[in-house]
Amino acid sequence: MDTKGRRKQNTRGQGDRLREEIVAAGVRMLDELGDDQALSLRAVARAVSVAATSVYLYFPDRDALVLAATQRCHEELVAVGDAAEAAHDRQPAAQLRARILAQAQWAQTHPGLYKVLHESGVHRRLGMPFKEVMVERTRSAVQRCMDAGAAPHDDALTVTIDLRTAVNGMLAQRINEPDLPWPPLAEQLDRFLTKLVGLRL
Amino acid sequence: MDTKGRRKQNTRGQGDRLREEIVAAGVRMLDELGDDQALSLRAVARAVSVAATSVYLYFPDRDALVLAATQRCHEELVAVGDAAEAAHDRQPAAQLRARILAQAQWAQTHPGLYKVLHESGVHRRLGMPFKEVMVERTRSAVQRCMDAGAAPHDDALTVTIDLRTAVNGMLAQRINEPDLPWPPLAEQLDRFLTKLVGLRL
DNA sequence: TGTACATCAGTGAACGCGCGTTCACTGATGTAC
DNA sequence: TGTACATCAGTGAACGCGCGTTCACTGATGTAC
Repeated sequence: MDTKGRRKQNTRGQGDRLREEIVAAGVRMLDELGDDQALSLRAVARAVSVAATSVYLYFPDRDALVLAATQRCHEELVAVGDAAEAAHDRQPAAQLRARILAQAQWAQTHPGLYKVLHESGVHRRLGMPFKEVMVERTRSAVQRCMDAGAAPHDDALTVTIDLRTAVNGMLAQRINEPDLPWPPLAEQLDRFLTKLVGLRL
Repeated sequence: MDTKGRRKQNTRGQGDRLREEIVAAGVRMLDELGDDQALSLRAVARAVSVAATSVYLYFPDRDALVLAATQRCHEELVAVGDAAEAAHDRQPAAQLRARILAQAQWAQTHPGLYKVLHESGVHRRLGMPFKEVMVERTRSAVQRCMDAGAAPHDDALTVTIDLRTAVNGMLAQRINEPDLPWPPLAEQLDRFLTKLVGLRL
């Protein structure tokens, strides 16, 4: 990977810069692997041209490293959704659609990270409480659509879960079974929004 | 696991019996692991109380063993769907619903196998051509619903893919994120059937 | 009926590998006096 | 201004482990003569 750097030690206060590089390399490699179990501490160390033991300067063990990388990329995913939503001020339907679409596109750009976030064993082993943020953001977007009359009134959480279910199913399967004759992503997504949420686009 | 047996060698023509035991143990362990990468040839050999090298009597390498186990459990899944469908002769809507429901229940009973079949790296590494059977069975069930007037006419393959997408999304997420407030499975499934297929139940 | 031999089912030791983690260390940089 | 010392960032060797795979083998069972 980036074999160039990592000769000179960071200067006195800058130790955390290595931590940053390690997390970034972790994220990059998780995207390639698509499976947290496959990420090895030694491989990450190699990627940033540092002794394996140096990783222990910032993480107590491999699990902590994996968790930090996972959390980092979850934050990024949330940010992508928020940014997309912000572009459609005061138009709840467009906001919901933009949020979902942006997340879907992020997932297609980072299939491995998507898999790690949604399918990998990290959940069972470490838990990922930060993921609740995602559900809540979507739920409130759905609620705003209902409040504004852009979608029929219903239990927003149930509808959100149905929507998330279908959308995540779509993304996961496009990644895992790319050979199926998939319809264009935006089309399929709009069908879910109209049929499951009742959204008027 | 089953530490008892495997003292006596199988008698002359019965060598393939060990092959059977190996595949069965492989399936059992894949269900526990939920990840084909985590299945080790040595662990399988241990589970059937046999030398690791004995596995090579029936499989050229680890990948072949994994593929055999995966194929075996896919066959089982198809059979479960077919059996459920057979119980509702000449009622296409009930047949489709029964097929999907049975598969969903199988997935809930064998979450690890579901993950291996749908999410694991086997696809990318080895391909799983036998999986097309599953799509085709569902597509034809959907088609029969349309032909019988139990669902509005539409492109059966597109509808099938939407349905599969939502159902698999539901199953995957119930397994991967069990802490969400999931509605009863049959209810959610019926919503998908009515909203996505237009099925009249 | 006896015996040599082929076949079959399975074994045990050994290989080289990458892994997570530990331990005692090194060498540069800032700080107290 | 000089020097002893603490701190910081990072290293290198070593550990024990489980892995996939190879190789030459063993011992029971059937078959040909």
